[in-house]
Amino acid sequence: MKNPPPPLTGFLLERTSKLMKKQAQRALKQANAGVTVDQWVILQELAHENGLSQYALAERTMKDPPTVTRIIDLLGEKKLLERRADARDRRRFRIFLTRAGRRKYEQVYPLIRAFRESAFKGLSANERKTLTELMQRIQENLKT
Amino acid sequence: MKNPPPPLTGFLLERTSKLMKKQAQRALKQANAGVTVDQWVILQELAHENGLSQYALAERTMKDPPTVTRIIDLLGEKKLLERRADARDRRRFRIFLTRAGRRKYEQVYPLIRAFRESAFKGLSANERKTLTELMQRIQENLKT
DNA sequence: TGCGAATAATTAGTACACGAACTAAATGTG
DNA sequence: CACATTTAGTTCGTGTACTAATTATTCGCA
Repeated sequence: MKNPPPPLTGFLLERTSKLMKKQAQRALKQANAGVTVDQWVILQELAHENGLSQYALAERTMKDPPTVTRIIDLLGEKKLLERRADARDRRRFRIFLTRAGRRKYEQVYPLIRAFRESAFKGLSANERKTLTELMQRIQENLKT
Repeated sequence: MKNPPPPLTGFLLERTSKLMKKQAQRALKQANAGVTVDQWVILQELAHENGLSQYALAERTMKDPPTVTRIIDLLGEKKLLERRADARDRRRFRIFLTRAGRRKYEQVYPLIRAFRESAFKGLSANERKTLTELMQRIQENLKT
Protein backbone atom coordinates (compact mmCIF):
# COMPACT_ATOMS: atom_id res chain seq x y z
CA MET A 1 0.00 0.00 0.00
CA LYS A 2 1.67 3.16 -1.16
CA ASN A 3 -1.03 5.75 -1.42
CA PRO A 4 -0.14 9.40 -1.34
CA PRO A 5 0.02 10.75 2.20
CA PRO A 6 -3.39 11.41 3.70
CA PRO A 7 -4.84 14.91 4.00
CA LEU A 8 -3.39 15.94 7.30
CA THR A 9 -5.54 18.96 7.92
CA GLY A 10 -5.69 17.99 11.54
CA PHE A 11 -1.99 17.66 11.94
CA LEU A 12 -1.24 20.73 9.90
CA LEU A 13 -2.39 22.77 12.83
CA GLU A 14 -0.48 20.69 15.31
CA ARG A 15 2.68 20.83 13.26
CA THR A 16 2.51 24.57 12.85
CA SER A 17 1.98 25.23 16.51
CA LYS A 18 4.66 22.75 17.45
CA LEU A 19 7.12 24.45 15.14
CA MET A 20 6.18 27.81 16.55
CA LYS A 21 6.74 26.69 20.10
CA LYS A 22 10.03 25.08 19.24
CA GLN A 23 11.36 28.20 17.56
CA ALA A 24 10.14 30.42 20.38
CA GLN A 25 11.93 28.14 22.79
CA ARG A 26 15.12 28.52 20.78
CA ALA A 27 14.84 32.27 20.78
CA LEU A 28 14.45 32.28 24.54
CA LYS A 29 17.37 29.98 25.03
CA GLN A 30 19.63 31.87 22.69
CA ALA A 31 18.89 35.04 24.61
CA ASN A 32 19.58 33.28 27.91
CA ALA A 33 16.13 34.22 29.09
CA GLY A 34 16.30 31.56 31.78
CA VAL A 35 12.66 30.56 31.38
CA THR A 36 10.82 28.20 29.05
CA VAL A 37 7.91 29.20 26.87
CA ASP A 38 5.42 27.62 29.22
CA GLN A 39 6.95 29.31 32.20
CA TRP A 40 6.83 32.59 30.37
CA VAL A 41 3.12 32.21 29.69
CA ILE A 42 2.53 32.04 33.42
CA LEU A 43 4.67 35.12 34.04
CA GLN A 44 2.71 36.93 31.38
CA GLU A 45 -0.64 36.23 32.96
CA LEU A 46 0.62 37.39 36.31
CA ALA A 47 2.10 40.51 34.81
CA HIS A 48 -1.36 41.40 33.61
CA GLU A 49 -3.09 40.40 36.79
CA ASN A 50 -1.09 39.68 39.89
CA GLY A 51 -2.39 37.45 42.66
CA LEU A 52 -4.29 34.91 40.58
CA SER A 53 -5.03 31.50 42.01
CA GLN A 54 -3.50 28.43 40.44
CA TYR A 55 -6.84 27.40 39.06
CA ALA A 56 -7.31 30.75 37.42
CA LEU A 57 -3.86 30.44 35.91
CA ALA A 58 -4.64 26.96 34.67
CA GLU A 59 -7.78 28.16 32.93
CA ARG A 60 -6.21 31.16 31.32
CA THR A 61 -3.21 29.28 30.03
CA MET A 62 -5.11 26.14 29.01
CA LYS A 63 -2.91 24.05 31.22
CA ASP A 64 -3.93 21.46 33.77
CA PRO A 65 -3.74 22.09 37.49
CA PRO A 66 -0.90 19.61 38.08
CA THR A 67 1.09 21.23 35.31
CA VAL A 68 0.56 24.66 36.79
CA THR A 69 1.66 23.36 40.17
CA ARG A 70 4.91 22.15 38.70
CA ILE A 71 5.62 25.27 36.70
CA ILE A 72 4.95 27.42 39.72
CA ASP A 73 7.31 25.28 41.75
CA LEU A 74 10.01 25.88 39.18
CA LEU A 75 9.38 29.60 38.94
CA GLY A 76 9.29 29.77 42.73
CA GLU A 77 12.70 28.15 42.94
CA LYS A 78 13.96 30.85 40.62
CA LYS A 79 12.43 33.46 42.93
CA LEU A 80 10.37 34.88 40.11
CA LEU A 81 7.10 34.48 41.94
CA GLU A 82 5.75 33.44 45.33
CA ARG A 83 2.74 31.68 46.78
CA ARG A 84 0.78 33.51 49.44
CA ALA A 85 -2.07 31.96 51.37
CA ASP A 86 -5.50 33.36 50.60
CA ALA A 87 -6.95 34.77 53.79
CA ARG A 88 -10.52 34.03 52.82
CA ASP A 89 -10.07 30.54 51.43
CA ARG A 90 -7.46 28.42 53.04
CA ARG A 91 -7.45 25.88 50.26
CA ARG A 92 -6.21 28.47 47.88
CA PHE A 93 -2.94 30.16 47.08
CA ARG A 94 -2.60 33.46 45.38
CA ILE A 95 0.44 33.79 43.18
CA PHE A 96 2.43 37.01 43.00
CA LEU A 97 5.32 38.07 40.85
CA THR A 98 8.37 39.09 42.79
CA ARG A 99 10.28 42.15 41.75
CA ALA A 100 12.70 39.87 39.92
CA GLY A 101 9.73 38.21 38.25
CA ARG A 102 8.43 41.48 36.92
CA ARG A 103 11.87 42.42 35.70
CA LYS A 104 12.11 39.09 33.95
CA TYR A 105 8.78 39.65 32.28
CA GLU A 106 9.77 43.08 31.06
CA GLN A 107 13.08 41.80 29.84
CA VAL A 108 11.63 38.87 27.91
CA TYR A 109 8.52 40.50 26.51
CA PRO A 110 10.26 42.30 23.61
CA LEU A 111 11.78 39.02 22.54
CA ILE A 112 8.43 37.29 22.40
CA ARG A 113 6.90 40.22 20.64
CA ALA A 114 9.59 40.20 17.98
CA PHE A 115 9.22 36.48 17.60
CA ARG A 116 5.50 36.75 16.98
CA GLU A 117 6.06 39.47 14.46
CA SER A 118 8.41 37.26 12.52
CA ALA A 119 6.04 34.32 12.67
CA PHE A 120 3.12 36.27 11.25
CA LYS A 121 5.19 38.35 8.90
CA GLY A 122 3.51 38.91 5.58
CA LEU A 123 0.01 38.21 6.87
CA SER A 124 -2.31 41.13 6.32
CA ALA A 125 -4.55 42.42 9.06
CA ASN A 126 -7.40 40.76 7.28
CA GLU A 127 -5.66 37.43 7.15
CA ARG A 128 -4.83 37.61 10.83
CA LYS A 129 -8.43 38.29 11.59
CA THR A 130 -9.52 35.35 9.47
CA LEU A 131 -7.05 33.12 11.24
CA THR A 132 -8.32 34.17 14.62
CA GLU A 133 -11.90 33.55 13.58
CA LEU A 134 -11.18 30.14 12.17
CA MET A 135 -9.36 29.12 15.35
CA GLN A 136 -12.30 30.25 17.41
CA ARG A 137 -14.76 28.32 15.32
CA ILE A 138 -12.67 25.17 15.55
CA GLN A 139 -12.45 25.59 19.29
CA GLU A 140 -16.20 25.96 19.45
CA ASN A 141 -16.63 22.75 17.51
CA LEU A 142 -14.42 20.96 19.98
CA LYS A 143 -16.14 22.22 23.09
CA THR A 144 -19.04 19.82 22.89
CA MET B 1 -1.82 46.49 36.70
CA LYS B 2 -5.05 45.09 35.36
CA ASN B 3 -4.97 45.63 31.63
CA PRO B 4 -7.10 43.51 29.37
CA PRO B 5 -5.39 40.28 28.38
CA PRO B 6 -2.83 40.73 25.62
CA PRO B 7 -3.51 39.77 22.02
CA LEU B 8 -2.53 36.14 22.12
CA THR B 9 -2.39 35.47 18.42
CA GLY B 10 0.59 33.25 18.99
CA PHE B 11 -1.00 31.20 21.67
CA LEU B 12 -4.32 31.05 19.91
CA LEU B 13 -2.80 28.56 17.56
CA GLU B 14 -1.20 26.61 20.34
CA ARG B 15 -4.37 26.52 22.34
CA THR B 16 -6.45 25.33 19.44
CA SER B 17 -4.09 22.56 18.53
CA LYS B 18 -3.74 21.55 22.15
CA LEU B 19 -7.48 21.36 22.53
CA MET B 20 -7.74 19.33 19.37
CA LYS B 21 -5.18 16.84 20.53
CA LYS B 22 -6.77 16.55 23.92
CA GLN B 23 -10.18 15.83 22.49
CA ALA B 24 -8.79 13.35 19.99
CA GLN B 25 -7.08 11.60 22.87
CA ARG B 26 -10.36 11.41 24.70
CA ALA B 27 -12.14 9.97 21.70
CA LEU B 28 -9.47 7.29 21.39
CA LYS B 29 -9.65 6.47 25.04
CA GLN B 30 -13.40 6.33 25.15
CA ALA B 31 -13.36 3.87 22.26
CA ASN B 32 -10.70 1.77 24.02
CA ALA B 33 -8.46 2.19 21.02
CA GLY B 34 -5.45 1.21 23.10
CA VAL B 35 -3.14 3.70 21.41
CA THR B 36 -2.39 7.37 21.99
CA VAL B 37 -2.68 10.04 19.34
CA ASP B 38 1.06 10.15 18.82
CA GLN B 39 1.24 6.40 18.54
CA TRP B 40 -1.55 6.48 16.03
CA VAL B 41 0.28 8.98 13.86
CA ILE B 42 3.11 6.48 13.53
CA LEU B 43 0.73 3.67 12.66
CA GLN B 44 -0.84 5.89 10.04
CA GLU B 45 2.43 6.63 8.30
CA LEU B 46 3.29 2.95 8.24
CA ALA B 47 -0.12 2.06 6.91
CA HIS B 48 0.60 4.29 3.96
CA GLU B 49 4.15 3.13 3.49
CA ASN B 50 5.39 0.10 5.32
CA GLY B 51 9.06 -0.45 6.06
CA LEU B 52 10.08 3.14 6.73
CA SER B 53 13.19 3.85 8.75
CA GLN B 54 12.90 5.59 12.08
CA TYR B 55 14.42 8.73 10.64
CA ALA B 56 11.90 8.80 7.84
CA LEU B 57 9.14 8.39 10.40
CA ALA B 58 10.58 11.19 12.50
CA GLU B 59 10.59 13.55 9.54
CA ARG B 60 7.12 12.71 8.38
CA THR B 61 5.57 13.04 11.80
CA MET B 62 7.60 16.09 12.89
CA LYS B 63 8.86 14.20 15.90
CA ASP B 64 12.42 13.88 17.16
CA PRO B 65 14.39 10.68 16.73
CA PRO B 66 14.43 9.90 20.46
CA THR B 67 10.70 10.34 20.60
CA VAL B 68 10.21 8.01 17.67
CA THR B 69 12.43 5.46 19.34
CA ARG B 70 10.27 5.50 22.43
CA ILE B 71 6.98 5.34 20.59
CA ILE B 72 8.21 2.46 18.50
CA ASP B 73 9.29 0.66 21.64
CA LEU B 74 5.81 1.04 23.04
CA LEU B 75 4.09 -0.04 19.84
CA GLY B 76 6.50 -2.95 19.61
CA GLU B 77 5.56 -4.11 23.09
CA LYS B 78 1.96 -4.10 21.95
CA LYS B 79 2.96 -6.21 18.95
CA LEU B 80 1.55 -3.66 16.54
CA LEU B 81 4.80 -3.28 14.64
CA GLU B 82 8.26 -4.77 14.48
CA ARG B 83 11.80 -3.67 13.75
CA ARG B 84 13.66 -5.51 11.03
CA ALA B 85 17.32 -4.97 10.29
CA ASP B 86 18.07 -3.35 6.96
CA ALA B 87 20.25 -5.69 4.96
CA ARG B 88 22.05 -2.90 3.13
CA ASP B 89 22.66 -0.56 6.05
CA ARG B 90 23.29 -2.18 9.36
CA ARG B 91 22.75 1.05 11.28
CA ARG B 92 19.22 1.17 10.15
CA PHE B 93 15.98 -0.51 11.07
CA ARG B 94 12.98 -0.77 8.88
CA ILE B 95 9.67 -0.69 10.69
CA PHE B 96 6.80 -2.88 9.62
CA LEU B 97 3.23 -3.09 10.79
CA THR B 98 2.24 -6.50 12.04
CA ARG B 99 -1.08 -7.94 11.05
CA ALA B 100 -2.43 -6.77 14.39
CA GLY B 101 -1.00 -3.33 13.66
CA ARG B 102 -2.81 -3.09 10.38
CA ARG B 103 -6.01 -4.23 11.99
CA LYS B 104 -5.56 -1.60 14.66
CA TYR B 105 -5.08 1.04 12.02
CA GLU B 106 -8.18 0.04 10.16
CA GLN B 107 -10.16 -0.09 13.35
CA VAL B 108 -9.09 3.33 14.58
CA TYR B 109 -9.08 5.23 11.31
CA PRO B 110 -12.86 5.82 11.14
CA LEU B 111 -12.73 7.30 14.63
CA ILE B 112 -10.03 9.76 13.68
CA ARG B 113 -11.80 10.63 10.49
CA ALA B 114 -15.03 11.34 12.32
CA PHE B 115 -13.17 13.38 14.86
CA ARG B 116 -11.59 15.58 12.20
CA GLU B 117 -14.93 16.06 10.55
CA SER B 118 -16.40 17.31 13.78
CA ALA B 119 -13.46 19.62 14.43
CA PHE B 120 -13.72 21.31 11.05
CA LYS B 121 -17.47 21.17 10.87
CA GLY B 122 -18.98 24.29 9.36
CA LEU B 123 -15.82 25.35 7.56
CA SER B 124 -16.34 25.69 3.86
CA ALA B 125 -13.93 24.21 1.36
CA ASN B 126 -12.64 27.69 0.77
CA GLU B 127 -12.03 28.32 4.43
CA ARG B 128 -10.19 25.06 4.78
CA LYS B 129 -8.00 26.01 1.88
CA THR B 130 -7.31 29.40 3.43
CA LEU B 131 -6.43 27.76 6.70
CA THR B 132 -4.00 25.42 5.02
CA GLU B 133 -2.35 28.26 3.16
CA LEU B 134 -1.99 30.41 6.24
CA MET B 135 -0.42 27.52 8.14
CA GLN B 136 2.03 26.98 5.33
CA ARG B 137 3.02 30.60 5.21
CA ILE B 138 3.56 30.72 8.95
CA GLN B 139 5.68 27.61 8.73
CA GLU B 140 7.73 29.22 6.00
CA ASN B 141 8.31 32.25 8.17
CA LEU B 142 9.55 30.04 10.94
CA LYS B 143 11.92 27.98 8.85
CA THR B 144 14.63 30.58 8.69
C1' DT C 1 -26.80 22.48 62.00
C1' DG C 2 -24.93 18.77 59.82
C1' DC C 3 -23.45 16.10 56.09
C1' DG C 4 -22.76 15.09 51.28
C1' DA C 5 -21.00 17.47 47.15
C1' DA C 6 -17.94 20.52 45.08
C1' DT C 7 -13.45 22.96 44.92
C1' DA C 8 -8.13 24.06 45.30
C1' DA C 9 -4.10 22.08 45.26
C1' DT C 10 -0.99 18.18 45.37
C1' DT C 11 1.03 13.50 44.36
C1' DA C 12 1.90 9.53 41.51
C1' DG C 13 2.31 7.31 37.11
C1' DT C 14 2.69 7.18 32.21
C1' DA C 15 3.59 9.44 27.84
C1' DC C 16 5.68 12.94 24.86
C1' DA C 17 9.32 16.86 23.52
C1' DC C 18 13.79 18.35 22.97
C1' DG C 19 18.73 19.03 23.50
C1' DA C 20 23.13 16.87 24.23
C1' DA C 21 26.11 13.32 24.16
C1' DC C 22 27.10 8.70 22.72
C1' DT C 23 27.75 4.17 19.77
C1' DA C 24 28.15 1.99 15.60
C1' DA C 25 28.20 1.87 10.87
C1' DA C 26 28.62 4.04 6.33
C1' DT C 27 30.61 7.57 3.30
C1' DG C 28 33.90 10.85 1.40
C1' DT C 29 38.32 12.78 0.32
C1' DG C 30 43.06 12.99 0.05
C1' DC D 1 43.94 2.92 2.28
C1' DA D 2 43.36 6.06 6.25
C1' DC D 3 40.98 9.16 8.73
C1' DA D 4 37.60 12.74 9.36
C1' DT D 5 32.72 13.40 8.57
C1' DT D 6 28.10 12.05 8.33
C1' DT D 7 24.18 9.25 9.45
C1' DA D 8 20.86 5.98 12.22
C1' DG D 9 19.61 5.07 16.38
C1' DT D 10 19.88 5.14 21.51
C1' DT D 11 20.47 7.01 26.27
C1' DC D 12 20.10 10.64 29.62
C1' DG D 13 18.21 14.73 31.84
C1' DT D 14 14.78 18.19 32.23
C1' DG D 15 10.32 20.00 31.30
C1' DT D 16 5.46 19.50 30.02
C1' DA D 17 0.58 16.91 29.61
C1' DC D 18 -2.96 14.31 31.25
C1' DT D 19 -5.40 10.96 34.29
C1' DA D 20 -6.59 9.29 38.63
C1' DA D 21 -6.49 9.47 43.36
C1' DT D 22 -5.78 12.10 47.81
C1' DT D 23 -6.12 15.84 51.24
C1' DA D 24 -8.05 19.81 53.06
C1' DT D 25 -11.39 23.13 52.95
C1' DT D 26 -15.66 25.29 51.70
C1' DC D 27 -20.39 25.20 49.92
C1' DG D 28 -25.22 23.64 49.31
C1' DC D 29 -29.19 22.50 51.13
C1' DA D 30 -32.37 19.70 53.55
